[in-house]
Amino acid sequence: MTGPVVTRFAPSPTGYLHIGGARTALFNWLFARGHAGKFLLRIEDTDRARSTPEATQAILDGLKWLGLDHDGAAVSQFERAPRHAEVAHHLLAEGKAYKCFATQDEIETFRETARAEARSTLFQSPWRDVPPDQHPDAPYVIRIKAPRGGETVIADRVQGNVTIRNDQLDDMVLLRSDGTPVYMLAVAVDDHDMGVTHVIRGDDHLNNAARQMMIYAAMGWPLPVYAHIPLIHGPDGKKLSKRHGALGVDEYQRMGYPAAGMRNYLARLGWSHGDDEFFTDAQAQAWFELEAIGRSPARFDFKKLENLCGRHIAATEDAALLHELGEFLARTGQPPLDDCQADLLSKAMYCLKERAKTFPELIDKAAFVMKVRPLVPEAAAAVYLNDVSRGMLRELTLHLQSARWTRDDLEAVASQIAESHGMKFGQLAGPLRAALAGRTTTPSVIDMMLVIGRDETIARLTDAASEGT
RNA sequence: GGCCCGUUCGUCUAUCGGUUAGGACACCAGGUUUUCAACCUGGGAAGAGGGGUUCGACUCCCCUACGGGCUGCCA
Repeated sequence: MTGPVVTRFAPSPTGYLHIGGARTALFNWLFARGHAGKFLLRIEDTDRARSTPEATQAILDGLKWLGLDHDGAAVSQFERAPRHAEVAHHLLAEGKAYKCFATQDEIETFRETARAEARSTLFQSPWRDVPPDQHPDAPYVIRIKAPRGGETVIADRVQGNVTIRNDQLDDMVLLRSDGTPVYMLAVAVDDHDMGVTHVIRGDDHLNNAARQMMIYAAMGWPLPVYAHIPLIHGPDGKKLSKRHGALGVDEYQRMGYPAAGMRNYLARLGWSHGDDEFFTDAQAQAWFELEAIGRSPARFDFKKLENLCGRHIAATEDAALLHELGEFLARTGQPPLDDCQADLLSKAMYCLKERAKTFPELIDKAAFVMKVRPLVPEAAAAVYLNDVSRGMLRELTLHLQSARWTRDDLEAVASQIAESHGMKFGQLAGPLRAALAGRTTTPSVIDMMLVIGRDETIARLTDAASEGT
């Protein structure tokens, strides 16, 4: 293949962008970006009854969230209908296509008898070789003249050479009786006109490739490289449906998975680069190759997604994380962070991001900075607060007035007080945690003190120590 | 029905004729520890079944089973 690489993602706007489509887009994006090529977007909206602007927007939003930026404006396939018709008529004029006047009923009858006689049900039009002067004045479709013998070999980068006998190919319709193009024509023409060099798509299109190749051959166009990737299946191994993980990508965004983690997981699902599991976009782009894509369908595994997401959150810069968190809040209809909260959160981020797999988890761990006094301890935390521990907290408060506010000093002060009561630091951490956060699972107590500062720490300890007395 | 594709631990996968079949997630046990997360150590866990080819098959060929796709004037 010479010249720059051009890939495309071509979804139908008939619903949300599901996870399988997202992965197809990702593979196209990775391949294009890794080869300094272009990644185009085409909306296959020729089915006017099922296509909606909302679905188109959902697809655009989903791609944007995932960070799969496309080059140039999205192409509307519907708007290119005149060009598709032009190609059909060109083929007609060249004698490579013909007008077929068979009615739907005739075709149906043909298929029924063919099936009854255990013959091929592929329709064989009686109009293929009828000269134009014998054509009736009736509605017609334009059919391509499929090759009568031989075979078609799809040189697929993922599936290998797939051979299909040409008698499996019928004279498919190019232009409907209302003059609109069918999908197969539209795809071939658009891919050619857009200069697509690599067609990377779901393997549900593998057989279709042979049909589209007929059009390329009839037009004398050079073929693109094909790569048909296996679909994603549900946890039960069945085709993905709404029942399992076939959620729109917006759902994953709402569940709080970071886009980088999604990209990493999706890329790893069905594609591999040795033992590498956790990688950056730059690495994925550099490593990605069509031949390394697996040939069998993969199942979606939330556990592994979470694991990867956790590692990506931990590896993301604080500022970027805060920004993403803001988008997550907006997306889920939650109030945005005020300046004070954002400030505290960015101070706390270092001890938060290593313990969260998702944004909701991150927010949950951040409860200690988001809450305002007086804290109401949860039941599980309240049990740590008794007369003895309150006494220790009061004592600690005294020392904290003058302590240097550093990790080492705070640790020393807390340890010293615990020891003076014949306890270990760990035993003081419980009540301290209850006082500082009002709950039992939090970042390290020392980190919490460092983040909220001396005044707030002392105030919270005083609150807790005075309760119930 | 016809045609096409697929099948390695529970899951994602490595292996491209010779390995004690490796890694990751998950799980179990132990350790570290200030709760959670993380981390460290160890453990169980796989070539769908049957025939070939070969000195030797997860790997190549055939059959079967199972799963998926296409077979439209849907995309």
